[in-house]
Amino acid sequence: MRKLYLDAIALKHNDEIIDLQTASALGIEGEPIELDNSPEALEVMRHSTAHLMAQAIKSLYTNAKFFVGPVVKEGFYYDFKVDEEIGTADLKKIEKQMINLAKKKFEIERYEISMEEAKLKFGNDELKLDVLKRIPDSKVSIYKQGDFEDLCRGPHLPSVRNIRFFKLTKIAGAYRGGDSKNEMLTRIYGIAFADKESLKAHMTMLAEAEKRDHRKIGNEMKLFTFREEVGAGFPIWLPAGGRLRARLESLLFKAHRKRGYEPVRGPEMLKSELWKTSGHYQNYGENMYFTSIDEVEFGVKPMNCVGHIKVYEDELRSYRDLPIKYFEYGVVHRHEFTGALHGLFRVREFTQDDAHIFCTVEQIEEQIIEVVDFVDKIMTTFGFEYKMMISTKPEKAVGDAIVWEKSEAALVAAMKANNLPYEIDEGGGAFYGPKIDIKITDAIGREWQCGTIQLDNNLPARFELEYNGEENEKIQPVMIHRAILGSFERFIGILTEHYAGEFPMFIAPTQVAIIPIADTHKEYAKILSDKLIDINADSMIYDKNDSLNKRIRTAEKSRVPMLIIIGDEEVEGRTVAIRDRVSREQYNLSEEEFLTLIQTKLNEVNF
RNA sequence: GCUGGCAUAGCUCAGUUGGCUAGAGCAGUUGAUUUGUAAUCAACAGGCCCGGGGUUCAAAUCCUCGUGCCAGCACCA
Repeated sequence: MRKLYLDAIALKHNDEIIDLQTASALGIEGEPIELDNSPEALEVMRHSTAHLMAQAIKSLYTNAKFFVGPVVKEGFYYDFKVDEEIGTADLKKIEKQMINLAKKKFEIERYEISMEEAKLKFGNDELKLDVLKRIPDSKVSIYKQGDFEDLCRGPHLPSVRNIRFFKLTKIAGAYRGGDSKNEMLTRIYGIAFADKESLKAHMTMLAEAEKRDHRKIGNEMKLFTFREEVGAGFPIWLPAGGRLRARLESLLFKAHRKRGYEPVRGPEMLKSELWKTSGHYQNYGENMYFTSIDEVEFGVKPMNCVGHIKVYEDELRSYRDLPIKYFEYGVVHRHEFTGALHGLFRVREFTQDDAHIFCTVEQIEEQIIEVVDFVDKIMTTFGFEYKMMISTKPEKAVGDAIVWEKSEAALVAAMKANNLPYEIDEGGGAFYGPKIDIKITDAIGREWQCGTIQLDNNLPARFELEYNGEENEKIQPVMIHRAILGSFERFIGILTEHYAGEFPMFIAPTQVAIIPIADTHKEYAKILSDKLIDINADSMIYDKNDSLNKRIRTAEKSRVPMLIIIGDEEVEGRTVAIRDRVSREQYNLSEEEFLTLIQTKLNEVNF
């Protein structure tokens, strides 16, 4: 006797989602999956919604040909090709058609055909033939709803009637098969839920996310700007952004000094010969900026390693000197594709918090652990979650295989020996060595690669670096490249979204907004402002000829963490009336208590 | 780089099928007001309508080539 699954839309069998069509064909039983917002139900539903979209597109554009339409983290999409041009305006039309089709309550049927039959069936559909090429099986399944059918692995809903709460969100181009050598198809993204409320909540969440976009907040808070006449990807730091950045830089400077790093600085551009030695010329040249003067070609640095190598080479080194750690807020230039540029997240000129550790093979592990600990201190301070990923040898790489293997093994060993969780990203390494990437999750749940720890045996070999060992023999040091923020630009962009511009006191562009009630209180405001500078706190005096209420409003909207208001009482008693934006409290403190409070808040952060 | 879209005042945006002197709010300046916890009132100023080139009696509006921006792809700190 076969079980009846009344409310089920699919089954869970051995941790696999099996749709009812497949289950009944193969006689599989399992746990019922009901139509709700569980990950399993959403996967099935979104997949079927993608098919419904394809059906709608096919009915509107009869020449449409379809590639693949998977379920992804943010919903689903379908890649396809039509003769007509489709734009954002057409999404509504397609949505409407989807609703019409869903009302027809087509059953979704499944049948199997052999690979040969499939190739015949889709003989004049080059996209389907491409899909078929990627399938190793001898049999494929077809899903059919009404007069629309599609090659698909499933799983699907029993009927299109269950698709009600969905939205098409984006339209864009995508390379066929994710390969930029292929032609570009049209891709439409969408989202679907089991109920109206969830869909609404999702759309609200997206709108909220948009509000904390660092480009929007950066503009509002006057942190940075870009100008057409300056060039794409070249950020301009405005005073408020400059102050924020300076705070970050100075906190980080101290943290490096405590860990034994020496500040150094290499030139902005170096002779191309050096980039040939390092391998950047051959491997990275298309992304570099070059200039020729007096018939000598120079390359603007895309990385700081070569400069630091030259610092290392300045003296003969002994094993007693190691590890040697150099750091630099290194300004680098990389010619990114125009389409890759994105606010502060992807720019063409940026400053890395870069460092290079020259050490012995034996020191690798402890050095990596120290860096990981450094990373942890910083990320925890900002309240970021992060994960580590070991990236191995990429296609384009220098150095021989054995060196690569050894380096990769060293990274894995360091992680294992210290019980640190990690994932592997095959082929994601830098061209000169494998790396551990630190990926942090931002406020909207997007992952960003910031910090990176790269093990490098190649550059020391190419530059013939050495140190004297105990027996006075020449030994090649290992070089560890590392950045923790990655770049100030990207990191500040992420911080902005993370805090939605409500920066905590220790990093905020302005610590205190001072609001004198009347002109007679301006003098005291200035005295307080100066005292704040003495304890390394920045303030802004809101003394414009506006009403008190207006100035409080303006100060509140500027996202300064603390407002103080001073009038006759305060001037007379040498106190301040505090309005704390973070705790949303109002209270009074003596001038001394107030300054101590600010100082404490600034000093409590130490990487 | 690729596909699609967009570009009007410092910012956010109006501007009809091509047609009079291109508008508003905020911000700015000036004046009045001197305020006790989220918008006082008034006046003024502010524009090569992204830049070349073209079509037209006439272009912010149409075409074209750039530049920049947005979404996604591909690439990446």
